[in-house]
Amino acid sequence: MTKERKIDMVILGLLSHEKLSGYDIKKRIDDGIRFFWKGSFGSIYPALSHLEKEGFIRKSKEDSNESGRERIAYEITEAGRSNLQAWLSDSKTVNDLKYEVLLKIFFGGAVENHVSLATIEAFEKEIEQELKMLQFFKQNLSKVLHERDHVFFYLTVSFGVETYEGYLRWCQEAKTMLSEQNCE
Amino acid sequence: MTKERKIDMVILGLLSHEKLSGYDIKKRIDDGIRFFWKGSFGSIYPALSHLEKEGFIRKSKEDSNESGRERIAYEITEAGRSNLQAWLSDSKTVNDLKYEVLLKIFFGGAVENHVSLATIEAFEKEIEQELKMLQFFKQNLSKVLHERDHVFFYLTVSFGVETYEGYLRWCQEAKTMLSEQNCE
DNA sequence: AAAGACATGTAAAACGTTACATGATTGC
DNA sequence: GCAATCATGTAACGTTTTACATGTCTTT
Repeated sequence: MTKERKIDMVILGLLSHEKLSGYDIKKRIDDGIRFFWKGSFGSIYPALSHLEKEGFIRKSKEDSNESGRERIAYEITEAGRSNLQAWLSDSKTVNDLKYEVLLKIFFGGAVENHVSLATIEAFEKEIEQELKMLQFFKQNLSKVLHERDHVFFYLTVSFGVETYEGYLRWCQEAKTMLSEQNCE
Repeated sequence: MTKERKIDMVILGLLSHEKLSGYDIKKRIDDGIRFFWKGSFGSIYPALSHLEKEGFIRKSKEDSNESGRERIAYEITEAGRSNLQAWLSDSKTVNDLKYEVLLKIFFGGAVENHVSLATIEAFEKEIEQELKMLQFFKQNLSKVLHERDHVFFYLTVSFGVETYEGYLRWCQEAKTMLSEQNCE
């Protein structure tokens, strides 16, 4: 269909549930999907402009300026929904992962082991924090799975929990191997 | 130190082990670290040029044109090694993950469940393939852990195995949830 | 003879982040 | 009154991918 910039699909996906402003979209991304996707204002606002030009979204009138505060909410059009569905119907996915932490471990031969151990420990701490939040979300969502939309949110959170727990197991293994090696 | 482009660090890291040409570097990336980092010729060759200008690498003379086939091998300099070590010594890591598959699941509410199921199954098949290879690598590497450098390679492969196994467990859960929901 | 691997490099395009610029409203 | 949050948007910058351009060598 279109050039299929991914941020476009994120916006279309979010708008398929509710009317949102650019600012709202940024928050939805940060709060809900930040562990597997990111987006900045610098990409969101231009995307909204051209999605509107292409007819996939439109400005919603209703919630206009009661207050003097500027706010432009968008809603998805039928064409936009078709576009979203076409993208969803292609089962091929590109998953682009950049783990700087693995890069640093991979090249750990160039430094002493305690340097790599510090890198692992910093990673571990970060993951422990995030995992707590994901587990909290997961527990809350597991109570409301009768609502169809919640199932999809639950599954992405569950993915996060599964991989983050794997990260932590790996951290244990890596710490053990690198500290044992020190003693030999 | 420098602007610290990540591809620079990848190149420096690879050259810290052995002399390599741009073409070799591309292969090392594709063969060894592709599941957590990528790099194209279009980024490698320009990076080699400026790394040389900055004095972090130099052209190695020895293996010059015995054959008519052009080949420029680079080796790391002391300055380059310091630069690499400085980067490794910063334990903060930026891990940038983009899972299009999760995006498609997250927005699955806009399509019928069989569409999302197909996406999961395609992902699962891909992961199963890659996991086999990772497990093969891991087994071979586990026999040569007495060599220090192998430990770091082993750990990155082990990370891959851990996360890929997690992906497959998640695929099972997701398939079950989405197909049960169909029957209600 | 052809295909595929080896080998280097450039140019255009796409994409995204960061920082900047601006201003209103809300809560303490 | 001040800080935080709400809110939109642009411009500069940097990075990376893709495609192109070119040519050699090895294996079948």
